[in-house]
Amino acid sequence: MPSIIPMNTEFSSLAEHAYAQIKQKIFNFEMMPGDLISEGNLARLVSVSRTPLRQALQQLQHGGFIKAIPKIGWQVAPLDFDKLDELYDFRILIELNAVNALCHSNRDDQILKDLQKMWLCPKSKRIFNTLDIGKLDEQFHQSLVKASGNEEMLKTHSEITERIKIVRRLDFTKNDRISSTYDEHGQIIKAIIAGRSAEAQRLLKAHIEQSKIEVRKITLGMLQDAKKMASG
Amino acid sequence: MPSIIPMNTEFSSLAEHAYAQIKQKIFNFEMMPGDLISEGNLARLVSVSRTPLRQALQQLQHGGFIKAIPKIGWQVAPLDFDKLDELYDFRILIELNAVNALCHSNRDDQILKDLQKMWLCPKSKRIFNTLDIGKLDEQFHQSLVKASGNEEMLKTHSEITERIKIVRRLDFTKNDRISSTYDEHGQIIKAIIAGRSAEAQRLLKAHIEQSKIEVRKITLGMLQDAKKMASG
DNA sequence: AGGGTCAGACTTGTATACAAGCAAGTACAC
DNA sequence: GTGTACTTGCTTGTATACAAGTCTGACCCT
Repeated sequence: MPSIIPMNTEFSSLAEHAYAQIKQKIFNFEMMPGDLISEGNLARLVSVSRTPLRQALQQLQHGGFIKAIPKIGWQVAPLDFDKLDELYDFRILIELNAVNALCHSNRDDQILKDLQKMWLCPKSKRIFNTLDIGKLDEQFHQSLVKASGNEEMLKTHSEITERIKIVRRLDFTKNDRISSTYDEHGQIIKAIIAGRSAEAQRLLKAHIEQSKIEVRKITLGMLQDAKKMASG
Repeated sequence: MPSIIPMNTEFSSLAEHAYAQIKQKIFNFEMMPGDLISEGNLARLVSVSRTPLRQALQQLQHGGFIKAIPKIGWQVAPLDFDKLDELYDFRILIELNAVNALCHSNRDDQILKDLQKMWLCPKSKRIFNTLDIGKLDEQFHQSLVKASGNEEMLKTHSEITERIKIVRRLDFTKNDRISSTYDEHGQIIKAIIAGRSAEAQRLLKAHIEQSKIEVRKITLGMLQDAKKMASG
């Protein structure tokens, strides 16, 4: 049953289209962690046939968003806080390495200057929009890894970030978290530019650990609320 | 065209079967880096239809073994020494972290004892078979990461190892490399058990960097030779 | 002889038909 | 009432038909 509705031309293949659409549904909590779903239903839901759908499902599975249960069906990956801890630790490892590399290289990098302009701005220019700040925070951390120059690490780091994102968004709902994010990012950049590797690493680690702790506080109730917010 | 030859019952699905078979062909240099191949031909070659084949190809692509060239076909990933360097650096990062964690945890772990038994054995009991020593070396490094307890890091580390393997095998053809592998592994374990983290890390890093350097010496000619050896 | 155009033999992307297996619910026997 | 076997519908796994795009090479026109 091919879609009559013209599909989003942003995607070159139906598989990509399906991938994006399903991920969206997971992120919007239209599909809740633990939900079971069959290929047939999902194919109808995103208006593609099973062939490109399965391609998308495979990608999603490798990204850790869904799990295949052989001969049974597919399941939206359940929330697993221990796994999230592992992902956070992995992320810390990669970012600390990146910061260390940055501190010991020439620190005139354009990327550093951009970060400085962004995060060491006057308090009056700070952004307090929940969605925007989430993206900017991601960009900050990704930039550090990117500047370290190892594409493989960057790729893994991006995958980790993407996987953590589902719950992490719930962390930027309070203004004080946003303020402290600005403060902490600023301090980290200052330390990097000054070449103080140990200090930069200590600050960065504390910064990410904080996020890790916040995520632990997330409850199923918050997911329900987020679902309502997304759909309403 | 379903296969008449009974397939290897080790695999539960034709997709897995195809995956293993193609990887084998890449490892045996039956398919050389840079080779272009179409789905149709490959499907005939491994005796499955295009559906499970494409599933296998996707997996292989994510593992970095092949590349999709849109609307054109598939290509066996060309040898890219810069990429290999990156992979080695990533591997070093993960293993150093693991060693550090091990040194600061209780070091009565059974894994450590097994490693000790394996690598600190009398010289008379050492194994000099090229294939075996490659596997054992892999196990050594994997065990370290496994003992650190982070499954996500372990998964990534395994993927990296698998990707490096193609060229790394060519490194164990000389007996002196095998001897020094024994020596170096032994020293590393001693340092870990003694809790000397800095020393263990230094030794491990040097050990892996050595492998990295050796890989740089690999030439296309060696691949040709390896191909002959595998097929003959 | 040289250049342009068209045909055909490829390629991948997609939809779908069919087979095989599992699970749940029902009806029947005890 | 309880246990067991069967049926029915749904699931994934696989093969294949078809659509759409691309490259190549030959042939014709100039």
